Amino acid sequence: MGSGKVSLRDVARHAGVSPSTVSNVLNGRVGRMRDETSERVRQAVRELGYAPNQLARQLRTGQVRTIGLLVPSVANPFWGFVALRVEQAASERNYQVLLCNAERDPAREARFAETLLDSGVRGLIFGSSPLSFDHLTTFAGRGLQVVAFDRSLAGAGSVVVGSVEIDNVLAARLATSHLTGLGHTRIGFLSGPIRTVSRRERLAGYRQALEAAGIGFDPGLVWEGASVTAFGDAEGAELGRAGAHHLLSRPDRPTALFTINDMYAIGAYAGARDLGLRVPDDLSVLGFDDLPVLAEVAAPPLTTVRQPLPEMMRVATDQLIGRLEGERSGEPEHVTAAAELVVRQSTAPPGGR
Amino acid sequence: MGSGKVSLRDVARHAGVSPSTVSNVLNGRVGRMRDETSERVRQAVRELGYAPNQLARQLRTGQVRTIGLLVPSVANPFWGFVALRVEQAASERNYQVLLCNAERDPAREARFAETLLDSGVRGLIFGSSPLSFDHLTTFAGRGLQVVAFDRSLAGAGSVVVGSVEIDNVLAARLATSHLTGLGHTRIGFLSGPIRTVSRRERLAGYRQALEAAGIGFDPGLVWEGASVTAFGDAEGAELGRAGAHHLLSRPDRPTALFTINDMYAIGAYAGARDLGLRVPDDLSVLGFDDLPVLAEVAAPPLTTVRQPLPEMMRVATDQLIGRLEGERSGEPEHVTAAAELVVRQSTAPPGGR
DNA sequence: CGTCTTGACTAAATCGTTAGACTCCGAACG
DNA sequence: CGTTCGGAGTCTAACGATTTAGTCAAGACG
Repeated sequence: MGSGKVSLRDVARHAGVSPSTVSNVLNGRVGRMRDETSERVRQAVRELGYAPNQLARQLRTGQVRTIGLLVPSVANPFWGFVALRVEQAASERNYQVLLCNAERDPAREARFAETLLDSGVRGLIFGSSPLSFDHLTTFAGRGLQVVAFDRSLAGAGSVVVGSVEIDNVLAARLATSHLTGLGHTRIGFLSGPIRTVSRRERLAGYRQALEAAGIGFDPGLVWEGASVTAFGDAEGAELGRAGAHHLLSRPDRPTALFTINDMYAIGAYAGARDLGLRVPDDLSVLGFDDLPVLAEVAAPPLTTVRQPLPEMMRVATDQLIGRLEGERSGEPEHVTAAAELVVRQSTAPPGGR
Repeated sequence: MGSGKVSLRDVARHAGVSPSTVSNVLNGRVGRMRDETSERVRQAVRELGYAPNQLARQLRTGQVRTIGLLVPSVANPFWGFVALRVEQAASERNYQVLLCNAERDPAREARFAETLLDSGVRGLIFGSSPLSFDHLTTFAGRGLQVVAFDRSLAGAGSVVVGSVEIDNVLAARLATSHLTGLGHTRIGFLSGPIRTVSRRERLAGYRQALEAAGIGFDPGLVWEGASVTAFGDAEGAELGRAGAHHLLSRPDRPTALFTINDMYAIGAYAGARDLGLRVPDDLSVLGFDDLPVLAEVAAPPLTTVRQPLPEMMRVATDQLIGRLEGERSGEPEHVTAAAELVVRQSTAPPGGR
C-alpha cells in the first residue's frame, strides 16, 4: 500500500519509463506510444496508488480547479444557501469552492481577491454586487474573472465577465403593485444601507409601482438602515426590527412594509409585534428572497419574491467555469432569471379587513 | 504599477540582491543581513507590488493555509451557518476554507479527502461524524488531520485529532424530560437514518429519559426515516413530514414528537397540520439545533435544543489550525460545549392543556 | 547505400520559492 | 604573518509536475 508520498517519478521508475511518458499517459497523450507501454504505466499507477500533486501541476500549468465565492454577510442564511448551491454546481464540474466572507467591506473584498490570485485562483463569484467594482479593476488585469450575482453598472465591464440576476426593478414593482392592488397607499420601504445594485434597483421598482398607482413617492417612508458602524451580526432581522420601529412610529404610519429581504421581513414581524400591531391585520409585510423553509413556516407565512436560487447559481458557476476553461469568451454575458411573487399570508388589505 | 506577474526573482534583480536574500527578508530571517539590505528589499517589493506565489511556496514548504469543511447536506440551512462560521474563524487566522458537500456518502467523503490531500490541504473539519471513520484511515496516514463536529467512536483515534460536541445524550435527555415533565407518555422520536454519532446519542438520551420517567421504550415510536434511496433534497422538512404522518397515524398516536433537528420539526408541523392536529394543543414538537431565526419565527415558535454554534465552530477551527501549525499535538482533544433547552411555544401539556 | 521519415520515447528546462551548504571578506587572535 | 571566526550574502538543489526539443533505431525511398 502506498504509505508515504508517491511521485510521478516513482511511477516512472516502477514502470520502467521516463517521467515524461507517465505524464503523457496521465494527460491522455497516448497516441505517441505503444498501447503496451501506456498499459504498463497505468498498472504502475494503480499499484502504487499514485495521485498527482495538484500544487505542482498547478504551478506548472497555471490552471487551478478552484473558484472563489464571495458572500457579503454571515448573518443572512440566504448566503449559506448560495454557498451550498455553488459548491454543488462546481463539484459537478470537478471544481472546488473557496468561501470568502467580506462583510460588504471593499477593503476585505480586495484582500480576498488578492489572496485568491496569489493561490492561483482565477475565477470568483460575487455574491452581491457592490455599487462599484472599481476596487477590483487591478485584479482583472492580473487575470481574475468575476461573475456577479447581480448585474452591476459602473466600471463592471472591465472586471465582470458575466452575471445572473433577476430583474430587480420588475420584481420590486410586482411586489409593490401587489400591495397597492390590495389598497395600500402608505407603503414603507425597509432596507439596510443601499450599497448594492440589487438594493438600488428594488428601490427603483418600488418607486415606479407607486407612481404607476398614482401614489406619490415619499422619501420619509424609505428607511435605509442604521449607521454604517452598526454593521456585522446586527444585520438582518435586527435591522428590520429597528427599521419597523422607526417607520411604524410615524404619525401617518404605513399600512404595509416592503422589505429588502426576508430577514428584514422577519425582523419587521418582531418590530410590529413590539408595537402591538398584528400581521397582516394591522400591517402587511412583503419580503424578498423566499428563504427556503423560513418564509414558508414563518408566522404568518411570508408573502415574498422568489429567486430561483439553485438554477441561478448553476448558471453563474457554469458561466465562470466556462470562461476559465476557455469555452466562453468575448463580451460579458448577462442572464436574467424569472422572479416570482409568492403570495402567502403576510399581506392583506389595509384596515384589518 | 505591477501589471503582469512579478516574481521573487524580479524583486531580487530590482534590489540588486540574490533571490535567497529576498526570500529571507520575506520570511523574517533578517538576522543574517544588514538592516540597509533588508530595507532595500522591502522597498523593491513595494515598488513592484510583489506578492508571493502561494502555489510555489506551498509546493516547496508543503504548508497550505487552507482547511476543508465537509458538510453532510445541502438541504439543511444549519450547514450553511456552520460554513459561514468556520470561514469566519478561519479567516481570523488567515486561513481559507474549501467547502465540500458529501451528501453523507462515504464514497464522496473519501473522494473529497483525496482531493484535499492532492491539493496540499492537510486539515479537515467534519461537519457531522459518520458512525465510522474507517474509510478515512488511509488518509490519516497520508497526513490528513480531522476535527469532528461530533465525537466519534469507532476507529476515530487514528484519524480524528480533536472534536467539539455538545453532550448529545444529555441534551436529548433534557429535551425528552421536558416532555415527560409536561405529562407526555407517548413521545415519538423522529429522525432520518441513524448513521451519525450524534443521532445515535440523541436516541440514547431519549431512551434514558423515558426510562427515568418510568415510561417504557417503544421501538414503534421511533421513526428512522424513509429508504436510503430517497435521500438528497428530500431530506429535512420533507422527511419530517413523512415521519410525522407515519407516527401520528398509529392507533395510540403520540402526543409529542422529539425531532432530530429543527428541519424535521418544521416538517412535523406540516405533517400535523395535514392531519388536522394543532401544535401545541394536540401535539407537542421539540426540535434540535435552534436554527437561527427559523426556530424563533416559526409558528408556533419552536421549543428546541440550542447548540452554541459560533463558539463551537471557533473551537473546532482553532483546534485544527493549532495542529496544522504544530502548536498542538499528542492525544486528541475533545471539547464538550453546553447545550441548552430553549422553551418556546411548540410544547405544552398533552390533551389540549 | 545514404538520407529521410516516422514511431516511441527521453532529457532537460521550466514554474516560483525555500533552505541548507557554501563563499568571501575583513577583523581578531596567537 | 598565517589562521580562524563570524557576518552578510549567495549557490544550488530541491518540491513535483509539464512540455519542448531532442535522441535513437528501424524501415522507406531514390
